[in-house]
Amino acid sequence: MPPRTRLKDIAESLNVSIATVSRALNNKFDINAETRNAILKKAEELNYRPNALAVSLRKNENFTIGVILPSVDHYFFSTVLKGIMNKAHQANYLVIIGESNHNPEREKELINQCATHCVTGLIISLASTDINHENLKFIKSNRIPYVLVDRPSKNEDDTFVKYDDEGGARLATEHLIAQGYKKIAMLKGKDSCSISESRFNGYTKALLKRGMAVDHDLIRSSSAAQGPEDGYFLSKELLLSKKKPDAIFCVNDDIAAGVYQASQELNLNIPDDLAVVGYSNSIISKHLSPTLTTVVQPGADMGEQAFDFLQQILIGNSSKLSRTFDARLLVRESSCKVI
Amino acid sequence: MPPRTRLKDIAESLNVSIATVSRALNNKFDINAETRNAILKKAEELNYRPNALAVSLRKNENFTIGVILPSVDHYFFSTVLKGIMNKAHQANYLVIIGESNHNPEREKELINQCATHCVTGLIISLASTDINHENLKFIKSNRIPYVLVDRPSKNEDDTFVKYDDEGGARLATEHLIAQGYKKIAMLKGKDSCSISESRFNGYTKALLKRGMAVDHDLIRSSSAAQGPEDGYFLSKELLLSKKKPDAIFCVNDDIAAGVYQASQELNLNIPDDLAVVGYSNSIISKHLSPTLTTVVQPGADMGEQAFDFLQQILIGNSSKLSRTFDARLLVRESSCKVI
DNA sequence: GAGTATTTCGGCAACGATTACGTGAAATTT
DNA sequence: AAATTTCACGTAATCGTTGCCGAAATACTC
Repeated sequence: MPPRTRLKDIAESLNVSIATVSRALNNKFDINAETRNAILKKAEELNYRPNALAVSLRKNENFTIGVILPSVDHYFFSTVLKGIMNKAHQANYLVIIGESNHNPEREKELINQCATHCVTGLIISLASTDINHENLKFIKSNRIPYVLVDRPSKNEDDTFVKYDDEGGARLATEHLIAQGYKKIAMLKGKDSCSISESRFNGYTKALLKRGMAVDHDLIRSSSAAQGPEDGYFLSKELLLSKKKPDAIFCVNDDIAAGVYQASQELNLNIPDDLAVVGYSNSIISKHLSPTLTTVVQPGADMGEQAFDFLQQILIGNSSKLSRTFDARLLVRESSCKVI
Repeated sequence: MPPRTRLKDIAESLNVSIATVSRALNNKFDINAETRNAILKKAEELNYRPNALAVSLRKNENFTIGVILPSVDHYFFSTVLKGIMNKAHQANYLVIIGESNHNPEREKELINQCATHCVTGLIISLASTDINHENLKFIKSNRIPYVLVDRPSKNEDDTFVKYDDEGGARLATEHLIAQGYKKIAMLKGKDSCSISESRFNGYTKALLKRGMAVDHDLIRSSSAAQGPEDGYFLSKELLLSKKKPDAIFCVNDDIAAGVYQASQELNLNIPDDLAVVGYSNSIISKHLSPTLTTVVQPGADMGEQAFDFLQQILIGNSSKLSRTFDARLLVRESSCKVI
């Protein structure tokens, strides 16, 4: 089992210098056509592949980007990753992936590793628990070009790709109002989660715009898990309370799925007795019965945009780059009373 | 904006040699405690981080593994990835991720990139469309240590982590028989997909074992997408045919979701008129109504095992490593007639 | 106090590749 | 035929680290 072929091996076997081999393989000018062909042939024969580590070290450019996400088995993030990889592949970049699990310390380690391994850039969806954006400062202090996804900071100078969370919530709430629902509850995410807050803002703004009161008895916050169980318990509580709502807007589809369970147990018909609207258009939404009205988040598009921005930064475009993806509501069965 | 700190920078600022700095930072013996502390302090001050490219080049070991999967937004694979990353993090490995999209050429490019970037090992779920396992040969010819996940070759020498696909299908089918269903259909994946074939084998074996005939009119193959649409159309066809089945075993949960749709349109009650069993325990399965009986695939565990195997190989353990994860059936509402 | 051990550090050559520069021979010009 | 240009290639420095070897300087032994 011969070790990996190096330029030196090719050079020696053809009695030329290493420099000549390098020139031949890199299509430089001052090289004789014959020797060039001989070298190419030999390289093919020996299955030569340049050592990317050495090339990167020498040229001081590493065609690798780091991607740090809170979790990859969450559908939205997996589509973001897909979008990034799609573009990265076209541009011949390698993708290093890390999962922070919403843990700032873990996130910092990952940033550190990326820096150590000389990534050319970073696309990151910051852990929402890192309130003070310490890790964002850390990235900056390391001078790594970066693009923020989905969880932008308040800093105006950051390059980011986000989604109009507030707008989506507004659309959802307005839709419920238009459908004639009167007592619209909201199941928020865990407190202090900026995304949940944005969606909550959209919800309240829509209500106020239509002259409806914001009733805090109709608003509940979920646990950190933000899963179906939260939806189940919180909605059951709501539906058994005096102020029993006729519609529930959920901060995500998983929570909405929990609401389905509760309403089934309570023998409530969706959408006639209770309307439900989710958020994210995750796979489950179209499989729930009745199908779930939800806000569409184009994860893959956002990922592609993030990579495009990163490339812009890398080629020196220093203008302020940012894009907020428009909210779109996908109306399905769960929010339309059959008349 | 000063460039990245190097050993040289620290050395010059303290009037010592580069070698000394290196020794200090790497906890070597022959170094004075005072100078060592001074160097550590300076390194901290200058925010020094070793250049991983240079270290890897010099030491000829790159703490990086490549992971190549058909797609990352498929739930099962995303959990495999999660498992791999979990272990990789503990072992201080970086993870490079690539998505083949079931395309062998793309897959080959990714392997090539991984080889070029000197990954220490590869965990790969081969594209099922690569019938002759050309890419597996390619990996071997490049001498990259590898572990196969989920789609093992027929070669006995390969290290692999797989799932007892046949066993899972057998469990599912036997369960349906035990529940009293008589005409059990199967919706396979696309032809020539080895996983689908294994599951089909399990299905037929279970039937034969119980003395039931395998009726090829009750067996349909889906398109390459293997999505809900396939389930919808194929099951509708079946349910409207003369041999109308009273149970359908689906090669995956997405297809099962399509069956739900069809049965709803045809006013068939699940599980009383029709039992449905899926495969993979994807997120949708517990949100479908009624909840879907499905075969559990422990993706994260499989990912962790794959990484463990890779480490075994890397430390020189040359014994034949492989593990087949036992099948487990998660019985839910869709397959249990209410008596 | 001469010889030996030990401690602490610097010099240098790698790792595999790229590239500026120089050089000899051939080809071209004058 | 001398001068100049062009061509094709080799030499050597470089990227940031590590590790071998050896050299001072100090400490220890008899």
